[in-house]
Amino acid sequence: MKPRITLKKIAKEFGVSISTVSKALKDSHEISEETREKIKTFADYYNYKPNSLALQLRNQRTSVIGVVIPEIVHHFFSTVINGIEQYANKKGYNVMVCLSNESYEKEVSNFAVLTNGSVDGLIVSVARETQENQIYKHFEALISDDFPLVLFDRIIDEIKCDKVIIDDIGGAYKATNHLIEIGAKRIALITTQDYITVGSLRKEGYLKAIVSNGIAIDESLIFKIDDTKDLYEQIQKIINVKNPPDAILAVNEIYAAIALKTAKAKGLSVPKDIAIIGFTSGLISEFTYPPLTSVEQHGDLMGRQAAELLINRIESTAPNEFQKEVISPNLKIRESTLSVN
Amino acid sequence: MKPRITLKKIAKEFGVSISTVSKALKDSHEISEETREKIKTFADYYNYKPNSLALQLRNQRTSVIGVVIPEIVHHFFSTVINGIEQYANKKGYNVMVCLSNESYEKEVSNFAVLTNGSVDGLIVSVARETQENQIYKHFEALISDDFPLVLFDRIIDEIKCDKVIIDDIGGAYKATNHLIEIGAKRIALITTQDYITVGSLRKEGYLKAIVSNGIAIDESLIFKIDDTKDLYEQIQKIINVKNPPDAILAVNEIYAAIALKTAKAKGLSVPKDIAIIGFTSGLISEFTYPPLTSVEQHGDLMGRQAAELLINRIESTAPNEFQKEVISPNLKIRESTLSVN
DNA sequence: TAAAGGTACGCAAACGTTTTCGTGTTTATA
DNA sequence: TATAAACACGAAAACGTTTGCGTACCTTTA
Repeated sequence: MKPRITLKKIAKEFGVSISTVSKALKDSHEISEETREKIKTFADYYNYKPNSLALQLRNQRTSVIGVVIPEIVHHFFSTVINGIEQYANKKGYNVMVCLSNESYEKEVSNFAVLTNGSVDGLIVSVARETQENQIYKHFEALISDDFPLVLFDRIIDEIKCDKVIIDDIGGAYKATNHLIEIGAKRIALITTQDYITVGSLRKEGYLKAIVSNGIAIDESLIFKIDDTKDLYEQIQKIINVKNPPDAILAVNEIYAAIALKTAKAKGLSVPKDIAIIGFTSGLISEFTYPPLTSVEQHGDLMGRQAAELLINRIESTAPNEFQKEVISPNLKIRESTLSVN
Repeated sequence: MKPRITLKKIAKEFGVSISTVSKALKDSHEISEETREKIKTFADYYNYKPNSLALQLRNQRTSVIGVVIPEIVHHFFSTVINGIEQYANKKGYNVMVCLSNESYEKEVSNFAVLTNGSVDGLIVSVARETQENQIYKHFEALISDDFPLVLFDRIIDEIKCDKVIIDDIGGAYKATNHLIEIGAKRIALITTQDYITVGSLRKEGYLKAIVSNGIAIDESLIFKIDDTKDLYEQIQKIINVKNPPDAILAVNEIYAAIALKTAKAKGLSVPKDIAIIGFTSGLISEFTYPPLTSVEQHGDLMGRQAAELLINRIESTAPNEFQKEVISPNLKIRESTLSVN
């Protein structure tokens, strides 16, 4: 790469000092019209742009937001990034994306890299392994340094910082209620392992709806998927039984789509024999047959709000109280839950 | 945020010079065992980490790769980012993602921000508007500065730099051939506007297969979708006619899925009445009914290779020749093209 | 004509690091 | 006991920028 042009080089060109050049380029009245003009045309010609590293070092701010997420090949997370990017950009910030790949270690090393001055703040959704181990030292270190931090979706209650979540309980409640309304009696829940916070919250909403409708809780209808093993195999075991459930609430789109596929393969009619709803922010639900009713998560909005909280915190001097934004999901009703009756 | 601990502060604490502290922390033999130890334990206790901005400024390298893509909420692009991130990370680089949102202006401003010293190189897939306008000044500026640049997928022939593409012609050729083999006679092509390079290349592959099988080219079977308008409406016009095609090759997954949905809504049986293939790197194809045969694009690999080319260029001193990596797509055959006969 | 003011610029510090090249003190050697 | 070597550290430059302050020169004013 060709060496970039600097103030120093311009200064040498005209035999003036660096500060003269700097001031000339900023139209300072301290510099004579004549000097100003010749420096500016020269700088323009050589396409001078201030080195942003130098500026960042001097100003002690980078205008960069770090984002650490479990994975990016996932519609929900990419919509969140989209939301973050839109808002951040509008506010003059850039976005640096790092992936933890659900690994604790990688999350820690991402934190280490990003918090060494490269970014002004961090937006994070916690890795699965971290939630499993419940080791939050790297978060605590940030907090004790008052490092601007926003958690979203997969959050940690003990960590005191700004947060953005969807109302998982409410979403699952709505979805389950909808299933009950259309006549479902034996509603299965396909969820994640308990340590995934969103999974257990959705289970809570599911249970709440079951109970408030006077239905007996049937633990044998609650299935906890292990994401590291074969999904099809695990879900087939739920449906390929003598007395399968007549409705399914899945905590994500993939589980729901696999359940749908499995049910059809077994000859069940959806929604007549079995109604299905998935949590999602995806495209899959629209194109399955029948299309899947889903709980919309509004990832874009979540990203926007996370970025807004973070930038407010970065730019505010007075220490505000930590906020927790809760986004209400809504049911997008499609054919997989058309009335069973 | 609390002020971070610096070499200067440690130096003041022990009444030594900054250079002594720096050397002590790097285990220099120049510093006595005793001094070294006390400085190291102190630094450790206060969790000292070198400020990376200062390092970047001094070393004249950031170890950051900039990525500018049209959009992120798109399975193909997120797999590419994933590939870039994996490789870059392994090589000690971080990734800064910027979105052009298909806008020329935003692409230009992204370039401006990123090339002011914040990144060591750029990986880019060109915005639609840029391809439409054919204004490439911002690319030419990079090239004339020998700024490390890799283009992928949507590339520009005139710009001399490293490139990674898939063999769009070959992929479309394979797919079309497959459709012919299973007995299709009237194969429609659903593609993009001509200025999208990948669209026109895929059209080329489609035509090549048609011709080499001795079939007459029927221009009325080639449909160019306008992405800014309603997709369903445009695709319905292709299928809801008296004599619809008996096969469809769509240049992306969404077009294919919509075509499938439309065909079924019309009462056509897939693949018996109409076979469908989509280009893709998505999840949709797996969950449609029937699942869609697709041309796999290997976004991950593409990202990896782009990152590899870029990092090689960043780190090599001698000016190597520009390379063009071509990835061969393969057909993932699913039920939407089971033999028609 | 001396004081006051204005003009147009340079100096130097600051941001935080690394690294080369001194330099003063101690220890070992002849 | 003088000399050389070894030891332990500091000064300063460099990366590129901004900015408060100092200053030399010129012009105005009483």
